Amino acid sequence: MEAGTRGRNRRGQGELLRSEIIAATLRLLEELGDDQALSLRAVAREVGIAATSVYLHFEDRDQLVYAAVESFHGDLAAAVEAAENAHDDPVAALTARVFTLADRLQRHPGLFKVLHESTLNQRASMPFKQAMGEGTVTAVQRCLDAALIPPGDAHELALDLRTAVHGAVSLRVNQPGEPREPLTDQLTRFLVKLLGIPT
Amino acid sequence: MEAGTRGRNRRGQGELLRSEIIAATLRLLEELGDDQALSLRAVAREVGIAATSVYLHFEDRDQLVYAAVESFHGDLAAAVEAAENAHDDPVAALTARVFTLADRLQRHPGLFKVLHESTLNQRASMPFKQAMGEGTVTAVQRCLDAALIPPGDAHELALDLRTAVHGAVSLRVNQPGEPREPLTDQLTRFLVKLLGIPT
DNA sequence: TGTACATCAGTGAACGCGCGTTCACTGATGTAC
DNA sequence: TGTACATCAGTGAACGCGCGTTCACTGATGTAC
Repeated sequence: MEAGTRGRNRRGQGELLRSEIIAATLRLLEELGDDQALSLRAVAREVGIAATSVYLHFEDRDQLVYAAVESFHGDLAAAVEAAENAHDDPVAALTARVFTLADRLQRHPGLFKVLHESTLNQRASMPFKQAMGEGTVTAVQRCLDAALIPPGDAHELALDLRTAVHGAVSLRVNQPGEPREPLTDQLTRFLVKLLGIPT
Repeated sequence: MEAGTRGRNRRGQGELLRSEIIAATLRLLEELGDDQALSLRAVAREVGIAATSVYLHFEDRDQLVYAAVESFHGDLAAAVEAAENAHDDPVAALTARVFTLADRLQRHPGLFKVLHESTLNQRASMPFKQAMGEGTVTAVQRCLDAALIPPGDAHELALDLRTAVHGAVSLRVNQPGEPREPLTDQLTRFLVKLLGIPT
């Protein structure tokens, strides 16, 4: 309804609003931790525009949520890849990968829930998530190739590792009250016990 | 609004409606996988009563959801305890415990989400969940006492096991489309690698 | 045995609210002449 | 340099909907006398 204090963008700069809307959506999703609870009208309020203005850039509420989640995942993937590439040693690279991913997710509990636990998973396929899983398999395979960990199947080892890491983040995100050891302590044990990384 | 085909209960049998409402709530929560998405009016429709009749037995929508979740958790805990008690050998008992818990949760994906991943966790404390965690610690301790697994800290071992199991169920529940090996295969690896159970 | 009545089990209308989406619109700004 | 006009960026009213909750109520049934 009533517009906020925000002025109109200059001609040709209409796309600026799009990123403002995405940013506001991410803030609200982080707060809510649930894509179904997000309302398009709340996003408009957060940005300071009329609810109908959202339709200038997104077909409907679902497309908006999807675009926001995809954007978050893109940042995440970039951070993980950068952390991994900062190390030559395969074990160090894999460790950096896992630590960075888990840490970033733990720092964005609401978005973690939207990305991995919301009903969006049932309602839309999110193909961009697949690359993240494959990256872990590759990282594990490099450790195997360099004989830095005991022989095994890269897919199975990566699956078990990802499963345990997912569980660690999920428990922390969903029961934030519980006292916990630092996340990396537990992740280190998983790397040692599940992959056989030497201590 | 309009009542269903369901007749009124006899005098003194008013509590029967309470359990019908709980059962309907559990059916809907299982479908929705999200406590916030459940509406009191949908529950009334499912039972075939007026929406206002729910207030005869529950203070408000939140109390209804809480009661339903507590009921589900009670059944779960009973099943897990029964499975565990069916074995004398501590390792067999622990294995039965973990398999039963994971299997039941996997078979009720919607209720798993409500119990462990919904915002209900933030809005209400669910003290009954604590006993389940303590049961696992005890089961692990028994294995340690009998020297059936390598020495270690029961709390830490139980935490890591629970974390990994939670991750396994969560991934399956949230990505039901993915092809997966049988759950018990993965759980067996976790028991072997995280606790050192001999193969 | 009959009947008045209290109680129990449940109803239905109504309230105000926030929602997603549609529609016709407004007014500033850049551009063609 | 001035001006008509197309386009762009965004608005505001309105729609129908389902929601949680409140309120006063109904009518069958068991019980006291």
